[in-house]
Amino acid sequence: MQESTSKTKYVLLGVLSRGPQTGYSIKKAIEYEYSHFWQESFGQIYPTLKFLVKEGFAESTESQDQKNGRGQIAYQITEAGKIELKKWLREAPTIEKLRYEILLKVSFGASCETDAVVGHLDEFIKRNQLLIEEVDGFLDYFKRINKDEERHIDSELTALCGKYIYTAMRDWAVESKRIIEERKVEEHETKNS
Amino acid sequence: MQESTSKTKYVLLGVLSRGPQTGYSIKKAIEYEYSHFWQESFGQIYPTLKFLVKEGFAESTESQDQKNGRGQIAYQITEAGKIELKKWLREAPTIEKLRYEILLKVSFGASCETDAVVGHLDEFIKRNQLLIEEVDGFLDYFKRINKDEERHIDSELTALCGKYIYTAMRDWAVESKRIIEERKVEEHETKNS
DNA sequence: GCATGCATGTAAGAAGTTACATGATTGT
DNA sequence: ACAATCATGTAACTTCTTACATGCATGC
Repeated sequence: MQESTSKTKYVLLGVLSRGPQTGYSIKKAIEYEYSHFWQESFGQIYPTLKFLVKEGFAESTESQDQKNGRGQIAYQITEAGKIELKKWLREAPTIEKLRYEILLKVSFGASCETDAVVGHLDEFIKRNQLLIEEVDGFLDYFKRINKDEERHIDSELTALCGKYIYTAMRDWAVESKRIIEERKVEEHETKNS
Repeated sequence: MQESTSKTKYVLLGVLSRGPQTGYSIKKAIEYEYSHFWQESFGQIYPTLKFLVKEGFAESTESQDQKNGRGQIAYQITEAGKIELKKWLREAPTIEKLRYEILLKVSFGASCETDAVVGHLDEFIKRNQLLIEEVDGFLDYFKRINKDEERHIDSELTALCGKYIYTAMRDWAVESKRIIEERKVEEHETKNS
């Protein structure tokens, strides 16, 4: 894990930098705040937490005294952990490798019925529309609480990213659908002329 | 590979559905047309091509007689391969799991200097701007040739996807930068009052 | 009594990247 | 002479997901 390219380590440090958490609550936090743009599984989280302790980037406190279920292990970031996180934050982010399966299906669409592709696009548009509305709800909420309490900038920026990306995907799908249906008409006209 | 979730198999079938190709030229084709939204390495391509032949989805033709380098192996899709591809195209695409590292860095930005984060955003804006211009070039080209030859709809849709996504990312970064710098000023004012 | 949520963890495997080996041809 | 391009392939490795095991508490 020394020279790995995995970011799990830094994501955990980032979440822990806001306050102590258990492995379980870290998972929930990532799901809640980042799920659309980042994901981590327990299979990654628990071993990485142990690694962080081993390297001195975090400390663990076991406690059996709570009401719910078995004993839990709370982790908190150390000074060394904060330095390690800061070091990573200063480095230029790597260029992301995106994979849009729907783009492939639309692109290879000539090999199946137009209706199937259009159906996928319709579903895609619907899904992105829902996500946009969901994110708008968040953004409204942030706008309201920002007046009183301190701003939750990190969550706001994540939600904003969602808004832009989902809108882009929706609009792309709408225009793609238009282009595909336009071609269908063109082909029909060619046949009948 | 029977019940795998890997899409490599279908991507290769999709590319082969347009005409016979060698493993090498398939790689080039994917790089050229999809690189921003899909990628495959030789380590995936060559074994999968052999698998496709084994399953009867493709046929291979070896030839030693060409000028360049060692003998090459041309693959072409079979009827069974076309059916397999069509079957996949009809299925609903899986929901993509996106990972934006820059979002994490921006989100955890409170743990390092504001300038570092702003610098990342500036780089990101610049890069997306260049990509938008690149994609615009493609789209112009398509617009021109569409009048004469038959439309290259698949490439057009991919380029369009690029245009929307890169624009969204650029605009998100611009607004994020604004929000971050706004907060910096707010904090300054709080200190001085 | 049973599902769900809280909570930690491991093992197996799938998926994907990187580095390497080989080798001919073409252009500088 | 050397770098680049064409061309095929494998092995090692990293990364990540999935499935499983365990077990208490709470609500239906």
